[in-house]
Amino acid sequence: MGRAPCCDKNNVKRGPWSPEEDAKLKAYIDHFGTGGNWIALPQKIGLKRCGKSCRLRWLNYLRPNIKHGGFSEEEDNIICNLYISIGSRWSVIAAQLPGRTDNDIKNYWNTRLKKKLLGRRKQSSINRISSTNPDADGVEDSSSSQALSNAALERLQLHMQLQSLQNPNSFYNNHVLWPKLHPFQEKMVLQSLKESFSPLMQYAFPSPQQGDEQKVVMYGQLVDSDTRQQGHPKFSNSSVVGLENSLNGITSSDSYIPFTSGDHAMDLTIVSRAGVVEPADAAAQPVPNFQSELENFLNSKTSGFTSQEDKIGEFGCFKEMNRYGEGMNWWSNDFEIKASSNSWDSASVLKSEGMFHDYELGYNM
DNA sequence: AAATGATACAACCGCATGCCG
DNA sequence: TCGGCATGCGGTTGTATCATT
Repeated sequence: MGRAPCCDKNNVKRGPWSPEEDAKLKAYIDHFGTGGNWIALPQKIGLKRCGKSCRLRWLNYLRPNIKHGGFSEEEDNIICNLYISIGSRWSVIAAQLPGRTDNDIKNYWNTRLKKKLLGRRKQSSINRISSTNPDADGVEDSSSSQALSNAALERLQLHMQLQSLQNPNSFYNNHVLWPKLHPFQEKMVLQSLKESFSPLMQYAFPSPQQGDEQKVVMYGQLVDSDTRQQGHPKFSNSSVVGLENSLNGITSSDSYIPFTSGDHAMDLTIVSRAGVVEPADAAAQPVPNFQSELENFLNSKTSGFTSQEDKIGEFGCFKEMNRYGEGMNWWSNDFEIKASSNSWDSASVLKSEGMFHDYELGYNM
Protein backbone atom coordinates (compact mmCIF):
# COMPACT_ATOMS: atom_id res chain seq x y z
CA MET A 1 0.00 0.00 0.00
CA GLY A 2 1.73 3.11 -1.17
CA ARG A 3 1.40 6.62 0.07
CA ALA A 4 -1.75 8.45 -0.99
CA PRO A 5 -0.98 11.02 -3.70
CA CYS A 6 -1.20 14.64 -2.63
CA CYS A 7 -3.39 15.47 -5.62
CA ASP A 8 -5.14 13.89 -8.56
CA LYS A 9 -2.33 13.62 -11.06
CA ASN A 10 -4.74 13.21 -13.93
CA ASN A 11 -6.31 16.59 -13.32
CA VAL A 12 -3.24 18.70 -12.74
CA LYS A 13 -0.97 20.28 -15.27
CA ARG A 14 2.68 19.39 -15.09
CA GLY A 15 5.83 20.72 -16.65
CA PRO A 16 7.00 24.28 -17.18
CA TRP A 17 4.88 27.13 -15.96
CA SER A 18 3.41 29.57 -18.45
CA PRO A 19 3.66 33.34 -17.90
CA GLU A 20 -0.11 33.39 -17.34
CA GLU A 21 0.13 30.83 -14.58
CA ASP A 22 2.99 32.71 -13.00
CA ALA A 23 1.02 35.94 -13.11
CA LYS A 24 -2.03 34.35 -11.54
CA LEU A 25 -0.08 32.80 -8.73
CA LYS A 26 1.98 35.88 -8.04
CA ALA A 27 -0.99 38.21 -8.11
CA TYR A 28 -2.92 36.07 -5.69
CA ILE A 29 -0.11 35.61 -3.21
CA ASP A 30 0.87 39.27 -3.39
CA HIS A 31 -2.70 40.12 -2.50
CA PHE A 32 -3.81 37.42 -0.11
CA GLY A 33 -0.72 35.51 0.86
CA THR A 34 -0.60 31.75 0.69
CA GLY A 35 -3.34 31.41 3.24
CA GLY A 36 -1.31 28.78 4.97
CA ASN A 37 -2.66 26.09 2.72
CA TRP A 38 -0.85 25.32 -0.49
CA ILE A 39 -3.05 22.37 -1.29
CA ALA A 40 -6.16 24.48 -1.50
CA LEU A 41 -4.51 27.46 -3.16
CA PRO A 42 -4.53 26.32 -6.81
CA GLN A 43 -8.26 25.61 -6.66
CA LYS A 44 -8.93 29.06 -5.25
CA ILE A 45 -7.24 30.78 -8.15
CA GLY A 46 -8.26 28.35 -10.84
CA LEU A 47 -4.89 26.84 -11.53
CA LYS A 48 -4.72 23.25 -12.63
CA ARG A 49 -1.59 22.70 -10.62
CA CYS A 50 -0.64 20.64 -7.62
CA GLY A 51 -0.25 22.64 -4.43
CA LYS A 52 3.29 21.43 -4.07
CA SER A 53 4.04 22.64 -7.54
CA CYS A 54 2.62 26.08 -6.69
CA ARG A 55 4.67 26.26 -3.55
CA LEU A 56 7.84 25.29 -5.38
CA ARG A 57 7.20 27.78 -8.14
CA TRP A 58 6.63 30.55 -5.65
CA LEU A 59 9.60 29.74 -3.45
CA ASN A 60 12.08 29.11 -6.22
CA TYR A 61 11.02 31.58 -8.84
CA LEU A 62 8.25 34.07 -8.15
CA ARG A 63 9.09 35.12 -4.63
CA PRO A 64 10.51 38.65 -4.42
CA ASN A 65 14.26 39.24 -4.15
CA ILE A 66 15.20 35.96 -5.74
CA LYS A 67 18.56 35.97 -7.45
CA HIS A 68 19.28 33.62 -10.32
CA GLY A 69 22.67 32.69 -11.65
CA GLY A 70 25.74 34.85 -11.40
CA PHE A 71 27.12 33.32 -8.24
CA SER A 72 29.93 35.41 -6.86
CA GLU A 73 33.25 34.05 -5.74
CA GLU A 74 32.30 34.74 -2.17
CA GLU A 75 29.12 32.76 -2.60
CA ASP A 76 31.17 29.93 -4.11
CA ASN A 77 33.35 29.96 -1.03
CA ILE A 78 30.42 29.85 1.32
CA ILE A 79 28.79 27.00 -0.55
CA CYS A 80 31.99 24.96 -0.68
CA ASN A 81 32.73 25.63 2.91
CA LEU A 82 29.28 24.73 4.17
CA TYR A 83 28.92 21.75 1.92
CA ILE A 84 32.06 20.14 3.24
CA SER A 85 31.07 21.03 6.75
CA ILE A 86 27.43 19.99 6.82
CA GLY A 87 26.88 18.15 3.58
CA SER A 88 23.95 18.55 1.26
CA ARG A 89 21.71 20.45 3.61
CA TRP A 90 20.77 22.90 0.93
CA SER A 91 18.18 24.72 2.92
CA VAL A 92 20.75 25.50 5.62
CA ILE A 93 23.24 26.63 3.02
CA ALA A 94 20.61 28.72 1.30
CA ALA A 95 19.83 30.43 4.58
CA GLN A 96 23.35 31.85 4.51
CA LEU A 97 22.92 33.26 1.03
CA PRO A 98 20.18 35.88 0.86
CA GLY A 99 18.17 35.69 -2.31
CA ARG A 100 19.32 32.20 -3.16
CA THR A 101 17.06 29.18 -3.03
CA ASP A 102 18.05 25.73 -1.93
CA ASN A 103 17.14 24.41 -5.35
CA ASP A 104 19.29 26.98 -7.06
CA ILE A 105 22.27 26.24 -4.87
CA LYS A 106 21.80 22.52 -5.28
CA ASN A 107 21.71 22.84 -9.04
CA TYR A 108 24.66 25.17 -9.04
CA TRP A 109 26.68 22.78 -6.92
CA ASN A 110 25.78 19.71 -8.95
CA THR A 111 26.29 21.26 -12.34
CA ARG A 112 29.13 23.67 -11.92
CA LEU A 113 30.84 23.99 -8.59
CA LYS A 114 31.39 20.29 -8.02
CA LYS A 115 32.67 19.80 -11.53
CA LYS A 116 34.93 22.75 -11.17
CA LEU A 117 36.54 21.22 -8.12
CA LEU A 118 36.50 17.66 -9.34
CA GLY A 119 37.93 18.70 -12.63
CA ARG A 120 40.89 20.24 -10.91
CA ARG A 121 41.35 17.18 -8.77
CA LYS A 122 41.24 14.85 -11.72
CA GLN A 123 43.69 16.96 -13.63
CA SER A 124 46.10 17.22 -10.75
CA SER A 125 45.93 13.47 -10.23
CA ILE A 126 46.71 12.93 -13.86
CA ASN A 127 49.56 15.36 -13.68
CA ARG A 128 50.96 13.63 -10.64
CA ILE A 129 50.77 10.21 -12.24
CA SER A 130 52.28 11.48 -15.45
CA SER A 131 55.13 13.08 -13.62
CA THR A 132 55.97 9.92 -11.74
CA ASN A 133 55.24 7.48 -14.53
CA PRO A 134 55.91 8.69 -18.03
CA ASP A 135 54.06 5.70 -19.44
CA ALA A 136 50.87 6.45 -17.56
CA ASP A 137 47.97 7.28 -19.79
CA GLY A 138 46.00 9.20 -17.20
CA VAL A 139 44.18 6.25 -15.69
CA GLU A 140 44.75 6.00 -11.98
CA ASP A 141 46.28 2.74 -10.91
CA SER A 142 45.29 1.04 -7.72
CA SER A 143 48.18 2.36 -5.68
CA SER A 144 47.59 5.99 -6.49
CA SER A 145 43.91 5.49 -5.98
CA GLN A 146 44.59 4.01 -2.60
CA ALA A 147 46.91 6.83 -1.70
CA LEU A 148 44.20 9.26 -2.58
CA SER A 149 41.73 7.53 -0.32
CA ASN A 150 44.21 7.25 2.47
CA ALA A 151 44.79 10.95 2.56
CA ALA A 152 41.11 11.60 2.17
CA LEU A 153 40.06 9.44 5.04
CA GLU A 154 42.81 10.79 7.21
CA ARG A 155 41.80 14.35 6.73
CA LEU A 156 38.14 13.65 6.97
CA GLN A 157 38.53 11.86 10.24
CA LEU A 158 40.85 14.42 11.70
CA HIS A 159 38.52 17.15 10.66
CA MET A 160 35.63 15.46 12.41
CA GLN A 161 37.61 14.82 15.52
CA LEU A 162 38.96 18.28 15.64
CA GLN A 163 35.53 19.73 15.25
CA SER A 164 34.13 17.60 18.02
CA LEU A 165 36.99 18.45 20.32
CA GLN A 166 36.83 22.12 19.56
CA ASN A 167 33.20 22.33 20.32
CA PRO A 168 31.43 19.75 22.46
CA ASN A 169 28.13 20.92 21.04
CA SER A 170 29.37 20.77 17.51
CA PHE A 171 27.59 19.15 14.68
CA TYR A 172 29.74 16.06 14.95
CA ASN A 173 28.84 15.53 18.56
CA ASN A 174 25.17 16.05 18.05
CA HIS A 175 23.73 13.14 16.15
CA VAL A 176 20.38 14.86 15.93
CA LEU A 177 21.93 17.42 13.63
CA TRP A 178 23.41 14.88 11.32
CA PRO A 179 22.03 14.75 7.84
CA LYS A 180 20.78 11.54 6.43
CA LEU A 181 23.90 9.54 5.81
CA HIS A 182 24.88 6.86 3.46
CA PRO A 183 25.22 3.70 5.60
CA PHE A 184 28.91 3.72 4.92
CA GLN A 185 29.20 7.35 5.96
CA GLU A 186 27.27 6.66 9.11
CA LYS A 187 29.43 3.69 9.92
CA MET A 188 32.55 5.70 9.44
CA VAL A 189 31.42 8.68 11.45
CA LEU A 190 30.15 6.56 14.30
CA GLN A 191 33.34 4.62 14.48
CA SER A 192 35.41 7.73 14.33
CA LEU A 193 33.60 9.26 17.24
CA LYS A 194 33.20 6.17 19.38
CA GLU A 195 36.68 4.89 19.29
CA SER A 196 39.76 6.76 20.25
CA PHE A 197 41.76 4.54 17.96
CA SER A 198 39.50 4.16 15.07
CA PRO A 199 39.87 0.78 13.44
CA LEU A 200 39.10 2.51 10.21
CA MET A 201 42.51 4.00 10.32
CA GLN A 202 43.99 0.61 9.78
CA TYR A 203 42.53 0.75 6.33
CA ALA A 204 43.70 4.24 5.78
CA PHE A 205 47.30 3.24 5.65
CA PRO A 206 49.13 0.61 3.72
CA SER A 207 49.37 -2.60 5.65
CA PRO A 208 52.90 -3.38 6.68
CA GLN A 209 54.08 -6.70 5.44
CA GLN A 210 55.61 -9.27 7.64
CA GLY A 211 59.20 -8.37 8.21
CA ASP A 212 58.64 -4.72 7.46
CA GLU A 213 59.93 -2.22 9.91
CA GLN A 214 56.97 -1.39 12.07
CA LYS A 215 56.02 2.19 12.17
CA VAL A 216 53.37 3.78 14.28
CA VAL A 217 51.73 6.88 13.05
CA MET A 218 49.62 8.68 15.56
CA TYR A 219 47.50 11.71 15.27
CA GLY A 220 46.95 13.84 18.27
CA GLN A 221 46.33 17.19 19.72
CA LEU A 222 48.44 19.06 22.18
CA VAL A 223 46.58 20.70 24.95
CA ASP A 224 47.95 22.78 27.74
CA SER A 225 47.07 20.82 30.88
CA ASP A 226 46.61 23.93 32.97
CA THR A 227 44.22 25.55 30.59
CA ARG A 228 42.55 22.49 29.20
CA GLN A 229 39.15 24.03 29.47
CA GLN A 230 40.15 26.96 27.38
CA GLY A 231 42.72 25.12 25.38
CA HIS A 232 45.31 27.74 24.63
CA PRO A 233 48.57 25.90 24.23
CA LYS A 234 51.56 27.91 23.29
CA PHE A 235 54.18 26.16 21.29
CA SER A 236 57.78 26.85 20.82
CA ASN A 237 60.76 24.86 19.80
CA SER A 238 61.17 23.77 23.38
CA SER A 239 57.65 22.35 23.28
CA VAL A 240 58.57 20.13 20.43
CA VAL A 241 61.76 19.06 22.12
CA GLY A 242 59.76 18.25 25.24
CA LEU A 243 57.38 16.24 23.17
CA GLU A 244 60.16 14.35 21.49
CA ASN A 245 61.63 13.49 24.87
CA SER A 246 58.26 12.32 26.08
CA LEU A 247 58.01 9.97 23.16
CA ASN A 248 60.88 7.92 24.46
CA GLY A 249 58.62 6.30 27.02
CA ILE A 250 55.56 5.94 24.88
CA THR A 251 53.82 2.60 24.55
CA SER A 252 51.39 1.46 21.96
CA SER A 253 48.55 1.58 24.45
CA ASP A 254 49.02 5.14 25.58
CA SER A 255 46.06 7.29 24.86
CA TYR A 256 47.67 10.47 25.91
CA ILE A 257 51.18 11.51 26.66
CA PRO A 258 51.99 14.03 29.34
CA PHE A 259 55.09 16.07 28.88
CA THR A 260 56.44 19.38 29.98
CA SER A 261 57.50 22.43 28.13
CA GLY A 262 59.26 24.91 30.30
CA ASP A 263 56.91 25.42 33.19
CA HIS A 264 53.92 24.23 31.23
CA ALA A 265 52.46 20.77 31.53
CA MET A 266 51.12 19.58 28.23
CA ASP A 267 49.10 16.60 27.16
CA LEU A 268 49.23 15.00 23.81
CA THR A 269 45.91 13.33 23.34
CA ILE A 270 46.12 10.68 20.70
CA VAL A 271 43.04 10.70 18.60
CA SER A 272 43.98 7.96 16.23
CA ARG A 273 46.84 5.81 15.20
CA ALA A 274 47.52 3.52 12.38
CA GLY A 275 49.98 1.12 10.97
CA VAL A 276 50.47 -0.93 14.11
CA VAL A 277 50.34 -4.46 12.90
CA GLU A 278 51.64 -7.43 14.74
CA PRO A 279 53.46 -9.90 12.55
CA ALA A 280 50.63 -12.38 12.98
CA ASP A 281 48.22 -9.84 11.55
CA ALA A 282 50.38 -8.75 8.72
CA ALA A 283 48.30 -10.65 6.23
CA ALA A 284 45.09 -8.95 7.38
CA GLN A 285 43.34 -7.29 4.50
CA PRO A 286 40.91 -4.42 4.43
CA VAL A 287 37.27 -5.35 4.41
CA PRO A 288 36.04 -6.31 0.95
CA ASN A 289 34.96 -3.38 -1.16
CA PHE A 290 36.10 -0.90 1.42
CA GLN A 291 38.25 0.85 -1.12
CA SER A 292 35.49 1.20 -3.64
CA GLU A 293 33.02 2.20 -0.96
CA LEU A 294 35.33 4.91 0.19
CA GLU A 295 35.97 6.10 -3.31
CA ASN A 296 32.29 6.24 -4.04
CA PHE A 297 31.60 8.05 -0.85
CA LEU A 298 34.28 10.61 -1.38
CA ASN A 299 33.38 11.20 -4.95
CA SER A 300 29.77 11.75 -4.10
CA LYS A 301 30.19 13.48 -0.81
CA THR A 302 32.94 15.92 -1.57
CA SER A 303 35.40 16.61 -4.24
CA GLY A 304 37.87 14.48 -2.42
CA PHE A 305 40.94 15.29 -0.48
CA THR A 306 44.22 14.35 -1.89
CA SER A 307 47.62 15.63 -1.06
CA GLN A 308 48.32 18.91 0.53
CA GLU A 309 49.40 20.17 -2.82
CA ASP A 310 46.20 19.04 -4.37
CA LYS A 311 44.19 20.47 -1.57
CA ILE A 312 45.53 23.87 -2.25
CA GLY A 313 45.47 23.45 -5.96
CA GLU A 314 42.06 21.95 -6.32
CA PHE A 315 40.20 24.07 -3.88
CA GLY A 316 41.25 27.23 -5.48
CA CYS A 317 38.20 28.87 -4.05
CA PHE A 318 39.42 28.04 -0.58
CA LYS A 319 42.56 29.97 -1.12
CA GLU A 320 40.37 32.97 -1.07
CA MET A 321 38.99 32.07 2.32
CA ASN A 322 41.67 33.95 4.09
CA ARG A 323 40.39 37.07 2.50
CA TYR A 324 37.21 36.57 4.43
CA GLY A 325 38.85 35.43 7.59
CA GLU A 326 38.03 31.79 6.99
CA GLY A 327 41.42 30.21 7.25
CA MET A 328 41.65 26.71 5.86
CA ASN A 329 44.94 25.07 6.54
CA TRP A 330 45.18 21.36 6.28
CA TRP A 331 47.49 19.04 8.04
CA SER A 332 50.86 18.83 6.57
CA ASN A 333 52.25 15.47 5.60
CA ASP A 334 55.87 16.29 5.17
CA PHE A 335 57.13 16.04 8.68
CA GLU A 336 57.94 13.54 11.31
CA ILE A 337 57.12 15.77 14.21
CA LYS A 338 55.78 19.07 13.27
CA ALA A 339 53.20 21.47 14.51
CA SER A 340 50.78 22.71 11.96
CA SER A 341 48.49 25.65 12.10
CA ASN A 342 44.95 25.44 13.22
CA SER A 343 42.24 23.65 11.39
CA TRP A 344 39.39 25.44 9.79
CA ASP A 345 35.92 25.63 11.02
CA SER A 346 33.51 26.23 8.28
CA ALA A 347 30.86 27.67 10.47
CA SER A 348 33.33 30.17 11.78
CA VAL A 349 32.35 29.17 15.26
CA LEU A 350 35.90 29.09 16.44
CA LYS A 351 38.46 31.19 14.80
CA SER A 352 40.95 31.65 17.56
CA GLU A 353 44.30 31.15 16.04
CA GLY A 354 46.48 28.56 17.69
CA MET A 355 43.67 27.18 19.77
CA PHE A 356 44.50 23.68 18.75
CA HIS A 357 47.63 22.31 17.32
CA ASP A 358 47.71 18.99 15.58
CA TYR A 359 50.66 16.75 15.55
CA GLU A 360 51.47 13.85 13.44
CA LEU A 361 53.91 11.62 15.21
CA GLY A 362 55.81 9.08 13.29
CA TYR A 363 58.41 6.98 14.93
CA ASN A 364 59.84 3.58 14.73
CA MET A 365 59.18 1.08 17.42
C1' DA B 1 23.02 22.41 -41.80
C1' DA B 2 22.03 18.34 -39.25
C1' DA B 3 23.11 15.10 -35.68
C1' DT B 4 24.85 14.22 -31.37
C1' DG B 5 26.44 15.14 -26.85
C1' DA B 6 26.94 18.16 -22.88
C1' DT B 7 25.19 21.39 -19.80
C1' DA B 8 22.03 24.08 -17.00
C1' DC B 9 18.05 24.53 -14.71
C1' DA B 10 13.13 23.93 -13.71
C1' DA B 11 10.14 20.78 -11.93
C1' DC B 12 8.80 16.41 -9.94
C1' DC B 13 8.83 12.65 -6.52
C1' DG B 14 8.67 10.63 -2.28
C1' DC B 15 10.22 10.50 2.42
C1' DA B 16 10.72 13.06 6.84
C1' DT B 17 8.97 16.18 9.96
C1' DG B 18 5.89 19.04 12.48
C1' DC B 19 1.38 20.53 13.58
C1' DC B 20 -3.17 19.89 15.11
C1' DG B 21 -7.41 17.72 16.41
C1' DT C 1 -0.64 9.50 22.66
C1' DC C 2 -1.90 8.76 18.08
C1' DG C 3 -3.16 9.40 13.38
C1' DG C 4 -3.93 12.31 9.46
C1' DC C 5 -2.51 16.02 6.87
C1' DA C 6 0.37 19.86 5.07
C1' DT C 7 4.79 21.34 4.44
C1' DG C 8 9.86 21.01 4.02
C1' DC C 9 13.55 18.96 2.02
C1' DG C 10 16.91 16.58 -0.89
C1' DG C 11 17.50 13.45 -4.72
C1' DT C 12 16.26 12.70 -9.30
C1' DT C 13 14.34 13.47 -13.81
C1' DG C 14 12.92 16.01 -17.90
C1' DT C 15 13.78 19.33 -21.20
C1' DA C 16 15.55 23.42 -23.41
C1' DT C 17 19.69 25.35 -24.96
C1' DC C 18 24.38 25.44 -26.27
C1' DA C 19 28.64 23.32 -28.16
C1' DT C 20 30.91 20.19 -30.99
C1' DT C 21 31.56 17.18 -34.83
